Amino acid sequence: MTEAPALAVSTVIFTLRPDSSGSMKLALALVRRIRKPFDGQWALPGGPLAMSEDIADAASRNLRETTGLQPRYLEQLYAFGSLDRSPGSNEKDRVVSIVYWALVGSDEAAAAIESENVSWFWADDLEKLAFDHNLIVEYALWRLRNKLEYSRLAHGFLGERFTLAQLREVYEAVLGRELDPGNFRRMVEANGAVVATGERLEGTRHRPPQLYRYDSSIDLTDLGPLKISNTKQEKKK
Amino acid sequence: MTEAPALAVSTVIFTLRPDSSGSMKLALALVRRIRKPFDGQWALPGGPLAMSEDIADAASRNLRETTGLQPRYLEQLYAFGSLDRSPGSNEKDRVVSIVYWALVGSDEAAAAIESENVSWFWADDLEKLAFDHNLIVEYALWRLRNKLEYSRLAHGFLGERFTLAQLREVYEAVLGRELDPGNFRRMVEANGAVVATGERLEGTRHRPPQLYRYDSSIDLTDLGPLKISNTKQEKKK
DNA sequence: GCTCTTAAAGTCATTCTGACTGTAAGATAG
DNA sequence: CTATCTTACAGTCAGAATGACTTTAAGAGC
Repeated sequence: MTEAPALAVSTVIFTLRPDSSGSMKLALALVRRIRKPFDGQWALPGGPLAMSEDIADAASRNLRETTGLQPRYLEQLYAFGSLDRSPGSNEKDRVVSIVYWALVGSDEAAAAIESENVSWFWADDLEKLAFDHNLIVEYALWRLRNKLEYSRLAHGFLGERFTLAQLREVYEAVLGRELDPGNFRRMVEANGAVVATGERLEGTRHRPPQLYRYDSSIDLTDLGPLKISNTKQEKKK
Repeated sequence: MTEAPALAVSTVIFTLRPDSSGSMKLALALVRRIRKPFDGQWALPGGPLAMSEDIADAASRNLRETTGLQPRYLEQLYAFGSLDRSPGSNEKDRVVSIVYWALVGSDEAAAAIESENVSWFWADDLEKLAFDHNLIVEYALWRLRNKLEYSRLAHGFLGERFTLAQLREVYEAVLGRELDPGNFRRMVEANGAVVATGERLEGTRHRPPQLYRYDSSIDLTDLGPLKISNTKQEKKK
């Protein structure tokens, strides 16, 4: 058998974290490279695909290994394989990366591993990353923002029960703009994916809001025919 | 270096062809397998990725090699890599396939290579294909139908100049349902991607329709941040 | 001339969307 | 205990978008 490009799996791990003023902002997990090329620069977590490991499992594993967390949502993004991904490296080092993107709950993310070499970064204000990882992140952001509007992705950031204000906060953080509370409520109620639990969130300094949850009978993640094969990974939990 | 899964590139090649009654239907190109596994069954064209070949170039090449044609549109679909893609084969044979989907003009498709082992099949009525290729085709179809609505994909099936009726025929063939001519016209005109040329199509047995073309200043293919890297391949033409 | 066919323009009711107003239900300050 | 603050939640209104349909235009063929 002749030489072939190496195969790696990387993951763009998104979460929501409160910024200094307390409002939620979109963040992603990066690891510092400790070898050439791009030694010392920040990069997406990833590694080679093992011979008998499913691709999504590999993504899930490298998410767990870097952050210690389980993804709430995981989807394949794109396979990057340009010849010039690692400039200056020699042709024999060519790597094709299959990139996944994942969502982790903002409550859990607070408990994630952080160290000298693993850290969260604001998604909208990134330095120059290793390889073509800036382009990859940009594309992942674009997909996240697009999909948010026609699926129930926001669930990936939230707990089981949440108020509409919290749900709206997720949308605002991801889309990067404010939404009208009234119109947002109307949109969510018309969509039907979210149902009231009857409980209310107490302890606020104002009228107590209704708690909602996602209707588990609907699982509109909009993967089309891949829905079945992708939910296989769910069973393992 | 340890053993790694092999990397292959396959392509779902779509075109529109007139059926027995003369109306356009969506078709795709398949090749017959001449080795195990699945010897004799039909499959998507594809092959291994060479060490120094760009992935999109490989897809483009295997499109050319099977049909003799150039793609009008080419986009990455998904990387398929389940462990059970080739049941009965041994673990050492594991292959991860990066699949592209392509559109070729219906005029050109008529001149494509066809043989005992290469042929067009109606997209909505496929027999059992080799490997997981039925799932792949299903997903490609789903993506094609979704993207058609918010981009100018239909251009991939048409010549430079076309009537709105021809454009509508493309939409009807891909979506599999009839569209109201008046509302379709309004939608297309509002969208603005298409402009009248001033010429008319003569020789019909009725009022001669206006000829339109796509506005080349707008290239809404909706790849987000990947637009730039993907149009690189355009330059080569 | 008459008829057939499709092009192209226009109508109408319904739904969707964004901006906005009004009332409800708590907490807190005085 | 009342006034005020804040957010929840309900409702209004105008304009845009959408689907179903009607009308008129411009050819060909008879």
